[in-house]
Amino acid sequence: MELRHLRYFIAVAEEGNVTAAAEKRLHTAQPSLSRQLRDLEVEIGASLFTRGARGVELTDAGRAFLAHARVSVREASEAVQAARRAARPPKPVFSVGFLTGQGTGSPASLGCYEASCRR
Amino acid sequence: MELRHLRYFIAVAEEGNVTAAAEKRLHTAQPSLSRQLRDLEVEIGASLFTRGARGVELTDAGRAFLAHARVSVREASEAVQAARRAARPPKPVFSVGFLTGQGTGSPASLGCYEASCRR
DNA sequence: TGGCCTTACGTATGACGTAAGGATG
DNA sequence: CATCCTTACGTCATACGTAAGGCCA
Repeated sequence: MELRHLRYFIAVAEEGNVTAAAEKRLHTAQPSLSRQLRDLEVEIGASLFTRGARGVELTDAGRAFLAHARVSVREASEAVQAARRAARPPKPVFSVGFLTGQGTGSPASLGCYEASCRR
Repeated sequence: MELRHLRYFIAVAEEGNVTAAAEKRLHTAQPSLSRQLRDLEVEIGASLFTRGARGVELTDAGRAFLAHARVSVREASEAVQAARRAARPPKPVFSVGFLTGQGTGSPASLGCYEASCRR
């Protein structure tokens, strides 16, 4: 079982229709999607949908599966986001130095502004 | 990105060693595992490990990724368990009927014991 | 130089698209 | 009979194993 199966399953569960899910959401051929659903059900050992002439409907097992599948897919996506955030280089800082007190007779002194980069 | 990538990554992160993870936990060839890790890093766009002569070590991005990856894999597994539980047929009941009052002169009456099946 | 990771390459598993078939209202 | 799902099949992507190469103590 792979994330692809979960993504496919979720799309079909939400559309209630294999054909529509294939075309509108997954941009794949419908028979291929049907095949993946069947593979998933075989691996689990339970039917996730009841097939009718108007589309598909979730079984009890399908509803139970859906809740966890959504979390799994969301966490996988979160993992990527979190890794990308963590990999960002430390905030760059833009520094500007300047001299004050020029031409006043008193000794010049050094000033500095630092601007942190907004992410 | 598929669950396989997450499972591979977790095994390597926990072993701290690609070779050991391949042989002891994933039962696959080590170069193949290396390749999958690289693919994962490319897709994420960040390094997850620092490679050294003694093995691999997680980067900050790797640690951030690991936490979510574990949840994702666990939920996928939970989804299967939950679906299988929900698909179980309703508890079977074993019923025994019997007649009482036989041979007492009074009319017989029907009794019944039911035993539910322990799961 | 020995352990560990990577690159290179041939093989094969399986995911996909197209076409045809069956079921249901 | 129109809609939707399934089966069948050829093609192609890619995951895997084997072999060779590079890197660092």
